[in-house]
Amino acid sequence: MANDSAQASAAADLVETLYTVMPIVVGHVSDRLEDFGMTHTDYWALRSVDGPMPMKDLAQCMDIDPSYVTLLADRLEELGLIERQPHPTDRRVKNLVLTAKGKRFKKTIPEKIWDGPNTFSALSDAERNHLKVLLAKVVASHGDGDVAALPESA
Amino acid sequence: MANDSAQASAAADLVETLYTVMPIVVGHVSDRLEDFGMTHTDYWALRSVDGPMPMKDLAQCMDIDPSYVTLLADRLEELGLIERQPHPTDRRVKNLVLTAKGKRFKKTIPEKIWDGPNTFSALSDAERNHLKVLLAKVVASHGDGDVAALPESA
DNA sequence: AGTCAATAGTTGAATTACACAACCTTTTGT
DNA sequence: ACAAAAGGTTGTGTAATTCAACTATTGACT
Repeated sequence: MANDSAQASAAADLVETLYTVMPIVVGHVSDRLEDFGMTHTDYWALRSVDGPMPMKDLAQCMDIDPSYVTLLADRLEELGLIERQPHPTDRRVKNLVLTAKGKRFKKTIPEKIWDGPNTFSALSDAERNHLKVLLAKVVASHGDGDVAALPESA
Repeated sequence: MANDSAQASAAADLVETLYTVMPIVVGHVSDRLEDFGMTHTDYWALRSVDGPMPMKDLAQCMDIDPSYVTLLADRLEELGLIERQPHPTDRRVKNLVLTAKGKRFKKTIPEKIWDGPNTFSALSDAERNHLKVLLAKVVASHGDGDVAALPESA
């Protein structure tokens, strides 16, 4: 890391590219998800739900207001993908759990979104992975608790 | 096509990380820009303006509604960073141009945003650059018109 | 030249994605 | 037992953005 000015300029440069990529990706994802009547925020929420999870926890791990979790949960419940279950000991808490349909959906959706030629087709497997590793490094360095909140994938 | 399923899963995986990085970056940028009374969309617009540019073109290159360009231009003009100039031949058109202040701002802002420890400090210069190159590759492939729509002929 | 359709930009209404504050229920601490 | 805190919901507000309607200008065809 030579001089600050060059670093700042490189970061700005990088971010420009990032800002260009993002709408492309979000657009693609949104398009595909639209067929299932869900937004990419819904999907992001669904992604975070796995075992029984108090709504509060979802709010925390998505870093959104609890009231918005209510809305997301409503929508996902409407779609039959999750359920609100009473917490076994604390009657204030509602646990979000995947329904059978939800589990099936969650398992198949990545392929439905990313099957065939897509945004990342131009990258080789190695490049895709490298890209992910670099991004993950950024996330990790930012570090606080929200990284740990992400469930492990495969 | 080696195995689509693995590729899809890798893409999904990558996008998860991307979705995690983005709020961090946007948050950082927004924070810094707030001091100048502008949103990161304003900045993104400013970034696109250089020579005299019809508002229509800005709408097109930012892929947003023309009416929204009016608003963005209003804000940037309010800040004294750009100006609406009459088009030399077509009186319907208003050309957006940087003011002197705008030029200065545009030149110094990257450093103001990315100076000091930031989101990308964890990456080395080489890594930052590599990250950019990979992202640029994604952008380029998308820009090639309908690459995404073509079947994998190779 | 005269009319008519298309274009650039603006304005105002509608939409969407959220956050915030107020509220009810249940739990916890003393 | 009672005050305070926590989980969730509802209602309200705001910011970002699109859509539709309007004005001024231009280009196209006769």
